[in-house]
Amino acid sequence: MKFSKIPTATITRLSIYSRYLEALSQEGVKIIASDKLAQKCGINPAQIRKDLAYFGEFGIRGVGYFVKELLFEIKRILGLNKTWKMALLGIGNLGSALLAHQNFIRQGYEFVAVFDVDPAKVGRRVPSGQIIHPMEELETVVKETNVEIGVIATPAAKAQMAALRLISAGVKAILNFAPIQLQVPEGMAVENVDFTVKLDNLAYNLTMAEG
Amino acid sequence: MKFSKIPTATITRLSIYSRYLEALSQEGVKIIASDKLAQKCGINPAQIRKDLAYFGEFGIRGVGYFVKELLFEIKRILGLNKTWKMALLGIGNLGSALLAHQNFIRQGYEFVAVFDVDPAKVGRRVPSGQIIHPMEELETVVKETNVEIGVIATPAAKAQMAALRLISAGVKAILNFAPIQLQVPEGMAVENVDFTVKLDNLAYNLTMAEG
DNA sequence: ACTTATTTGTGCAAAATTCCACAATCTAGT
DNA sequence: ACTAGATTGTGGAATTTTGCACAAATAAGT
Repeated sequence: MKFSKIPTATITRLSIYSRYLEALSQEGVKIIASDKLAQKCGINPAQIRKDLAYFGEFGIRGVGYFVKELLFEIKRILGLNKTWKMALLGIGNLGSALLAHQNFIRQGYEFVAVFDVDPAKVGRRVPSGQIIHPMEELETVVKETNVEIGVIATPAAKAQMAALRLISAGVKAILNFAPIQLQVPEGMAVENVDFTVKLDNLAYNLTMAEG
Repeated sequence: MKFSKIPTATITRLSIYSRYLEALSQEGVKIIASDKLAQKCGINPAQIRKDLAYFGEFGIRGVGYFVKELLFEIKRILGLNKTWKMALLGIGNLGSALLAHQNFIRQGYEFVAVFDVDPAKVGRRVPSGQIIHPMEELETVVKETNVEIGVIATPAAKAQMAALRLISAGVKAILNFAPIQLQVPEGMAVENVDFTVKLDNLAYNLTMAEG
């Protein structure tokens, strides 16, 4: 298949496939067919094959896909064949939860630096070992530690400022947990994790269902 | 405009609009044009107008939209003119963070019951006041307190079981924080909050950008 | 070797979504 | 009343995304 712009939805699905393949791999499953994988992921099987077709031919007709091989390829495609260095901004409840989750995060991501504005927190060590830096040090520390992804877990009111600092420090990707649309220059990759929006979707669905 | 199936994306955007309208309302802004709102939300202005057109005519040509009025209408559309009762399953780091966030959640959502499997946690009171129930009591408590939305903040391995319990208790909507695709019967509304998938998207973007 | 049972990869049509462009409508100024 | 300037609401084109349906390819049994 020729080069074409790859849908974001495809990348999102690849990530979901990789999750299942990882599970299958650990269960010792050697081979999986698109139908089976599709069923597990709640996705159309043709969709899976088409998603993969953007990047090459990874299956064997009449057989299916070798789980480990496909997992390896998808990880390579997603760029997970390296460890991404992240900075965490905002060590509140959510930030702490993310740090605690760190061990559970699938291989490939690591918080190398953490920041907060609160002088009471600055200088303390979080349970996972990192020392909390003041925001003022962001640019220096980010550059020193080669942070590639910034994670914003500040209150909404501080999020835009946090984003600006990350940007001026040269970070090109931001994972934003604050319930606000960040204003960023062209070329920045921003992903929002926004459960209030998801809740609103549920509320709408329930409202419609009941009339 | 006639009745037609409303895109999920439209509902998601309505939620985002409502967030800005709330901010504008608090700033005392009376009137907003779709162009301005679009710019703030990073969305095409025609898209906003079309989204709204699914539900009626809320603006005044040559003028724009009355902020408070439009906010009210969107909230009504989304079903936020009531308080939704939620149950939280899993009082770990993430669950605790969600409870702590509770005061910050936009009006309309409330955790009326919380659950955990850990006997050491059961019976204790969380900072926001709720007593942690054992999972066994889920069905009873959910029915007693009229829970409408279940929030799963358990480890991935326990999430499917948690979902099943919620379903059998009659809950029709689930907000799932576990990194797993829940298998649920037709008619259930499930929304996933999945930051590992978002991270993978960022990793892919960065990988592509650098070649 | 041939046949049957699978399952992938993909051309193409269908469906969904986005967005342009403009008529319709409103305000304000003269 | 009329004109100028602004902004909504929307038909429809353009684009994107999905998924059917089938040829191509593989394995296994006879």
